[in-house]
Amino acid sequence: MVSDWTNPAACNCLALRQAARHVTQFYDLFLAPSGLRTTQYSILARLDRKGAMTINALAAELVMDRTTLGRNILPLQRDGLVAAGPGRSDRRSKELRLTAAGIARLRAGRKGWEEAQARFESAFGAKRAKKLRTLLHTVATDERTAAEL
Amino acid sequence: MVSDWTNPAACNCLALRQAARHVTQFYDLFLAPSGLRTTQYSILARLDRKGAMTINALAAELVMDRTTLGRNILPLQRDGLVAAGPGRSDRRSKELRLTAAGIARLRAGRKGWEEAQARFESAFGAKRAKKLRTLLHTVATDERTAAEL
DNA sequence: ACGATATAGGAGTATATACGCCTATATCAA
DNA sequence: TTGATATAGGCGTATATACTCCTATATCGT
Repeated sequence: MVSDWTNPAACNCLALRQAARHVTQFYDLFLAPSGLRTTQYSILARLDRKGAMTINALAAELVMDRTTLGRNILPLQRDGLVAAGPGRSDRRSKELRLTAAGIARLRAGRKGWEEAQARFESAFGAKRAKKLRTLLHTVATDERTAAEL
Repeated sequence: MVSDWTNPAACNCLALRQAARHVTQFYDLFLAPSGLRTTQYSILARLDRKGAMTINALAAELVMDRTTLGRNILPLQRDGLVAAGPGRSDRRSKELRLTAAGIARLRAGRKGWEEAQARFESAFGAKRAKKLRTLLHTVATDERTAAEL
């Protein structure tokens, strides 16, 4: 299939982006009542689970560019959901942590996430969803697909 | 696994977005010499394959929001790669078409896309990639996961 | 013909993404 | 100590994404 470049369905990147757009809108729909986007929910959830951490560390965990995370936390800081303090041993770094309001907002968003997740798994199949997540996780963390190739 | 909400790896949406970010950066790396982003390449490629079409039709094909596509074509129009003319039978619509420069640019980007695609498939496995694309296509087009649920 | 409704697309706004460049701080070597 | 190098993060810029509201045109029922 050397000439497959004319077949749109053959592009792994396009397939990923289309699916990500579609599913993001779906999850955003159920998160909307809490006033959170999926990206924001994932940031709050990770901070809740792992505790305070620096921008670089959090960006790495979320497979997100450092500068992207830097922009993404701005609305969260503005709304008082996340606070930034100086790093303990490294004065260059900032430690991000959830505020009480952030914890409350996360709890508010959890209901929406759970419903979106349940509906997705119901429509797509829990088994297939698990297989998909496994493949996606491999893609997102496989160093061989990184720039060093 | 009712309390799986604390497990980041369990979120289908997060897994999709992380993988999309990672792979987009990878494809962008190889497309960069042509001056195209993956989104732009996919727009040009679809116009080349399907011929002139309206914003709404193209957006539906690309699983992209109508207004998003409207913004995305602006840099392409500015650079003279895509031209917009009036719709033939409907004066409300605009017909998008590739210009000669757009065709040339698409050809320039094709080499980068082919290399990115080949390296991805080599690292991830052609068989696994095909399975992944099948799952993603189902996700992106499954009406059951849309808002109407 | 005409009024109600539907559709095509633009504008305003906000967030998401990431590259390149910059400053500040840290670390390491001589 | 001190100069070279590495790392943490901000800023400018540009594209990507999508919601809401808006105007213009089309279509359909009467």
